[in-house]
Amino acid sequence: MSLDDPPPTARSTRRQRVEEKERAILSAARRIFEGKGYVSARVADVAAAIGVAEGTIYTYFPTKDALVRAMLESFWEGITAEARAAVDGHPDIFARLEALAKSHLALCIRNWSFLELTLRFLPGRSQDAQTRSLMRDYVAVFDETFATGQDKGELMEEAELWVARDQFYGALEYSGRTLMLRGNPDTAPVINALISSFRATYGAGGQPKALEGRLAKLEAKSAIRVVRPGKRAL
Amino acid sequence: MSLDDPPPTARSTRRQRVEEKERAILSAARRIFEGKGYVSARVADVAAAIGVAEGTIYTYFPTKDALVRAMLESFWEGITAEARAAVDGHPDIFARLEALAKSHLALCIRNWSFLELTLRFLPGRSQDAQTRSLMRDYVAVFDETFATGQDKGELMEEAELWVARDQFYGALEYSGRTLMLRGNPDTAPVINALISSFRATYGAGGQPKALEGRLAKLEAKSAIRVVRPGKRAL
Amino acid sequence: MSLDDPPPTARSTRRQRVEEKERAILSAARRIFEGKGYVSARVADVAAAIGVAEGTIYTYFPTKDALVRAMLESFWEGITAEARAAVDGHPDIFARLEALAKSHLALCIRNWSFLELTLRFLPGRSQDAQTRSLMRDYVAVFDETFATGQDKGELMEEAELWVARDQFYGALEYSGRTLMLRGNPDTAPVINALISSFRATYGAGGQPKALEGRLAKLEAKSAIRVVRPGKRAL
Amino acid sequence: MSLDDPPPTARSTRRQRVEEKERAILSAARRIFEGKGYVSARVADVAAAIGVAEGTIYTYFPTKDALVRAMLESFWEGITAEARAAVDGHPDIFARLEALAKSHLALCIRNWSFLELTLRFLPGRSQDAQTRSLMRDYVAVFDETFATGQDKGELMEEAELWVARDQFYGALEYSGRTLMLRGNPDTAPVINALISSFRATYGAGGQPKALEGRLAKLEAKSAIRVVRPGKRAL
DNA sequence: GATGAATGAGGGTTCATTCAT
DNA sequence: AATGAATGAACCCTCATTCAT
Repeated sequence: MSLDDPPPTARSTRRQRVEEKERAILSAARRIFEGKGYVSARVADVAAAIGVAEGTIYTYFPTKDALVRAMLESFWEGITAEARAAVDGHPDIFARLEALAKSHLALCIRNWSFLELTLRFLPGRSQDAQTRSLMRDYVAVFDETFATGQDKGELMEEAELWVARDQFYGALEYSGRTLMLRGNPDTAPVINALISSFRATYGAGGQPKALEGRLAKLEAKSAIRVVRPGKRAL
Repeated sequence: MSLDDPPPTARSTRRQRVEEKERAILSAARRIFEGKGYVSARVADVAAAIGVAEGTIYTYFPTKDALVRAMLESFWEGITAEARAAVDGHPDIFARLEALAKSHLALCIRNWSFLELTLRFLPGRSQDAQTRSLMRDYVAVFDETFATGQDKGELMEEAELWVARDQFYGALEYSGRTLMLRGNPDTAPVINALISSFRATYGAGGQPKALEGRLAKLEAKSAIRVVRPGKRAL
Repeated sequence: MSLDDPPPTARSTRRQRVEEKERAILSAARRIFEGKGYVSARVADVAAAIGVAEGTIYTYFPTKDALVRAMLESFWEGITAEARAAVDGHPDIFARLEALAKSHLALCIRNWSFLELTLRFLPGRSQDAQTRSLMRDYVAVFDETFATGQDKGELMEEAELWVARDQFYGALEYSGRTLMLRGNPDTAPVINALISSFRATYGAGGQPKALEGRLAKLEAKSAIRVVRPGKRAL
Repeated sequence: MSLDDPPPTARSTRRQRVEEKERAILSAARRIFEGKGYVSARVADVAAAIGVAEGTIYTYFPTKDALVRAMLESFWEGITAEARAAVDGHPDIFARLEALAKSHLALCIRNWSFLELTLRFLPGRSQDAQTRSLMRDYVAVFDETFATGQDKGELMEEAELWVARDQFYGALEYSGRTLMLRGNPDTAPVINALISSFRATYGAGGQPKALEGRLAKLEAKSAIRVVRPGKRAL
């Protein structure tokens, strides 16, 4: 952006320091904001957490809002890459979906408060578009997975993709919330149920015996018990 | 100092006016809070919206927080009743689930910002329990529907209820969000996909031909087109 | 004050009821204000304490301020009468002073928070004059006692009354505060010390020559005049 | 990030300015609070008095309450030191008491409204302990003076210290109030009367037999114990 | 670049007082 | 005379942001 580039070494050193501090701020901010939420977390808290003055934060991010946005951006970009890596290298669509589901539930469990932060931060703001597009990019991984499956003839051609994707993603997200609130780290029942459901519903070429066979295996694997939740189920 | 039953008319007049004003406040509050979110909405806004003094609000609700809680409570109680009414009188489980799904999606579309408000209001508060229990009561309708289906032998006995319920509820909620954001009021594809999926997955007594027959009907009915969403799908 | 007097019986009944309620308010107010202080005590508290509406208080007292003033007035008038009764009928000055001291300390112990209330209420108000004059009336009992003693030749003629009175009253008040804070109800040591001190210092003809010599020097030095304070003495 | 000792000048400059401003706030607060009392005085008044923004006050003191406490603390610590200095270097107990009396009356006259502020601020607060302990420290100077006199044999051994101290301190305080209200700056009569009184009452070996006889009677009656209060005496 | 003191607009809440019923 | 809902001015405190050093 500037024509006269400074000596590369000095420059990269400086740039490195700057980037390192930026990461430090971002990381501190994440801890603080997760814990308290956007409104309650103060810029001063973030500064204190890494031992710099309040004003220093403003050297790196013009506003509190921008700081949160940067956090969210790096987060969603990170998990998008993660999700993309998760689906890679799996032979068929259901293996890919299973990998995606695993990745997402693990994510929910590890980053629940961060996901919540995004949802809370979003509303009531005019520039939601930016943040929302981050989420869209993430969800796009799901779309692409479905689309690829359809292209390869692994999924029914008749299905409307967005309906299937919403069903899949929504089920995962809410299940993740429930697992989180219960403190239950066992994601297998959720994943198995979901995959088997999608296989039965959207799998190309009929469900009959193949499905039953697979179901039997799954049932053996995850030892599904008949559990009837009471009112405390959530 | 007063008899047990003072003149009913006079008394009920005053009481009526009080209750009416309480409703007016609640309703104005809902409008304001939906629009701006909890933090940005000022108590003064609510007061101004119905042309009373700021202090008047505090005659009815001790704090801003209590006002929001009262709103949420009446809202969730209302929709819980609605959902319960929706499932009533349907012959089989899938009809009941369909009714529930319809009811919920309609609800999402009508009250999206209110649902969001609940989610946003929840986190970071100690007394979430109260609000969360409202949501639990609502979700319990879903639980009960599944449980009834299982009791009647309409659903597989092996299924874990909470997994199925989360899958169902989560899919609905997210689909509702998507419909809302798209401004798309056509809930049929979502509902059909979901019900057919649950029939295939959790329906007692196998899926084979019956499922295919049902799918054929659905396809005819909702004229599923093959749509491949691009990045802008959300 | 009005020319056409209503029927005496009805009138006195009504007046009685009014006076009774006034007393009830005053008494409730005293409890409330003692406990919380002028600022923290709310008019609504007083009303609630006797089960009337807030507005009712204003039928009897035009302002919160007036209510407190009325309380203080009745209190100080009461204790002034009490003090006057205490000194009555005692043969000599020191017996009277002792009775006064006893009365005052008992008063401090019984009504400490009320005395505090007066002190706290006083400052920063323009119409202190009224309240202050109530205290003056009370202190005047002390003045009169000293003056009588001097008139009767029981006290040194050379003493300046207000100096002695302040010494006596101040010692009592502070001792009362100390007793109160300690929760110590034994007033005897304080009273004995004080009376013996005054006997030694102001008793006519009692002091040895050494003391008289010193006093003479002091008198020369500070040119003590014999001043008898009237009601305006404070 | 910083060496242990940064350039003293630069650092002390900033620190000096901060301390200076703290003093400025304290001093302005004193003026404002004296004039209006704790409740009527607004934080904004204090800020305006020294031409800073309201928020600036909160950089130095976390709450209005803390501001007043800091004021009171510095005040009482100051006068305690003053009183201690006043009694120093006087040969005998009565000279020391006279010095103390002079110091205290001068103080009352100079700082009357401040003393009142303390009294008014005290009640109805849970953390009175802190403020009260400041007053105790001041009164302790009186205690120590009496105790020293007793140790040196200048005061009667039989006297209970706290009784004498209360008598002395209370007399002074109330006399100070009177002088203040009258606008009378002549403290000599008060001091002379008080010292002569204490000499006559508590001076060791000075009293004639008559007085001793009376004292003996009193002692028998109230069983005076020799109690030497420590710092916790109040 | 870093600092941290200063800013000041803004909002929730209180409560004495009024007045229509 | 009693009621109690309504009023609205007042005030403490927060905290993102600025800027002189």
